[in-house]
Amino acid sequence: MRKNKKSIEMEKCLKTQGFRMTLPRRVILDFLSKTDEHLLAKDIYLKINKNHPDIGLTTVYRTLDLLVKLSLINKFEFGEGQSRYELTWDLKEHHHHLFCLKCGKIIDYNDFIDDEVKFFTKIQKFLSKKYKFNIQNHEVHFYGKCNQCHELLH
Amino acid sequence: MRKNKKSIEMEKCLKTQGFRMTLPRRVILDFLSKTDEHLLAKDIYLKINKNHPDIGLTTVYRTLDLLVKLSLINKFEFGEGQSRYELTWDLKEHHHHLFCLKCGKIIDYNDFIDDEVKFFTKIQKFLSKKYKFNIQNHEVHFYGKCNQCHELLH
DNA sequence: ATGTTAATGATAATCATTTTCAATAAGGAG
DNA sequence: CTCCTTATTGAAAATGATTATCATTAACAT
Ligand SMILES: [Mn+2]
Ligand SMILES: [Mn+2]
Ligand SMILES: [Zn+2]
Ligand SMILES: [Zn+2]
Repeated sequence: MRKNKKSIEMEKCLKTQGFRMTLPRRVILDFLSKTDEHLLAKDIYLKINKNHPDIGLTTVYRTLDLLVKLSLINKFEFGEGQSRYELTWDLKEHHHHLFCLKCGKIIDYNDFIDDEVKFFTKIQKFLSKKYKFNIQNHEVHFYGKCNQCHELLH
Repeated sequence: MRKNKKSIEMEKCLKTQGFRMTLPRRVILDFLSKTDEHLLAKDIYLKINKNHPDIGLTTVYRTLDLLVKLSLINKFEFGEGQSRYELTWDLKEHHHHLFCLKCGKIIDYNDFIDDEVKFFTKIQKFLSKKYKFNIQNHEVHFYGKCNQCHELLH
């Protein structure tokens, strides 16, 4: 198992917060640090299972929960009835999602990011005050059909 | 069971699409038309169950699915592991949500609606073209702590 | 009033996620 | 390096929301 810069950073984060660095955690961190997909717990379990058949699905869930708590990964739902996880890059900035209702394809975007940041900063400030609401984060999802799926309907 | 204007409209929509107008559907439509909360299937089932103990949870789910398909109600998820439903008002315009991560309180807002509509129209147009994506709708969720829950942390 | 068939409700099945608990191993103390 | 404490793991069972089955019922067109 080779570790890259990102997974080493994440390991450090775990250790400094007092968590033990175990083999399953190392494997999961390493795997996550090398993909930019939005994966299901089961996806991660199956991929890892080839080289590490001893790591159980339960542990994958537990590790994902932990990483979410440490803000190292994000957890999303797109109405599929199961959660998807994605690395919280410091490389890849904050971004939003396009979700294809037909095939489940997910597109990240952060175009308009200047406009958008300005807009959301403004609106968050306004909403916080008006509704006395302490806003921690936001999600923007666009739903529709991707190129391929749209063409398929002749 | 007294019906109001909104539930009569919805009944008409069902009938014109060729669906039968049954007692359970009438009861569920009537109930939904009189609340502005974001309810779980179980919530609806339990409320209705007092006056109509013969209407089953299965039927509630089936009716909600149907109403979503007809765009009479919206289905949302806020990361709770279950879906919430809300009437699609023509009275209440398109709006977005604040969700309290502590107590689950949901706040609707449609302030900034002019700015926001303009902004989302623009961004949707851009994204559609750039990613060749046929956008049907969008959701914006702000997550954080409501007034009460924020104060509770001393 | 009658027949066709969509809709219902009780029950069982699914499926993602969580809990339990005995066995293991990380990492600090000596 | 060895020992000890206890966080972590994995197998299995439990949970909880949603869906599928299927025999029975009732909407509504004729
Ligand atoms: Mn993403
Ligand atoms: Mn709402
Ligand atoms: Zn697609
Ligand atoms: Zn709250």
